[in-house]
Amino acid sequence: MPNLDASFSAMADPTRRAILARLALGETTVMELAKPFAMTQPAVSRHLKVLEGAGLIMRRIDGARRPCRLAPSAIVEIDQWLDGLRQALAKNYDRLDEVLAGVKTERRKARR
Amino acid sequence: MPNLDASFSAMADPTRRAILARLALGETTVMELAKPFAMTQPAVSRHLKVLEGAGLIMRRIDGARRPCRLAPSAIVEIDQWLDGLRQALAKNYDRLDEVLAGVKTERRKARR
DNA sequence: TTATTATATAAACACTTTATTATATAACTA
DNA sequence: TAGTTATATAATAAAGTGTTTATATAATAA
Repeated sequence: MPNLDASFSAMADPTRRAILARLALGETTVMELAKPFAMTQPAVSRHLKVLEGAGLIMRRIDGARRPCRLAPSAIVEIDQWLDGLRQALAKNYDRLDEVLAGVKTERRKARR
Repeated sequence: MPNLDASFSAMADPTRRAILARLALGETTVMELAKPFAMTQPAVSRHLKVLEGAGLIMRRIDGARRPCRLAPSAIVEIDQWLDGLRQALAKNYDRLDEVLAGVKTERRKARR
């Protein structure tokens, strides 16, 4: 489990999530990513560095441009980690059903 | 999209992920959650507050204890948000396949 | 070559987060 | 009732984050 810290905290920032959402539409450059935000280009470059460090995006070199696109690895890791919680929640629901069933039985007993 | 900020940044801390992993085994008290950590009880209480604020855990009252358990809502939200990225990645893979297929075709053309 | 474009890096600063110690409160126990 | 246990809150210090401005570098255009 390499960088769950990095992946989750990269996702914790709304600007970075917006960048990821934009990249979900396809590869694009830093300047184009920066456009929608009320923020300077260096700020966006830093966010991209965070996303790259977390393994959420990759960059290639195209002349003076560094087009970015989504990378799968970090998302796969996050998914895998969340699986444990999902399963636990599913089990807890089952147990809750059991408890509710038990309560009914108890009531019936008490009423008898 | 209510508190993705809160959910993701709650998950970004390794202590908090360890607490969630412990809670995946079942409900437990603050003191028992605190035991495995080289950290004071108030520090753990604060982490629990963060997790509760993010909707990742719930607490009930049992005398002087406040047993905690996993809550489903935040995890569902995170999952839903990640779905967009998962789908985009799947599409990108498809496109990559197309590109690779295209390259082969090009080569064949060029060689012709 | 010079000017411009695309991007990165560094210094500085405000703001937030995480931890600690000290203390408060409510619930048990003797 | 007094002492102990379980937990929360407040003040505070240390570390981390996000932003800006200023500047650097490499690629492109004129």
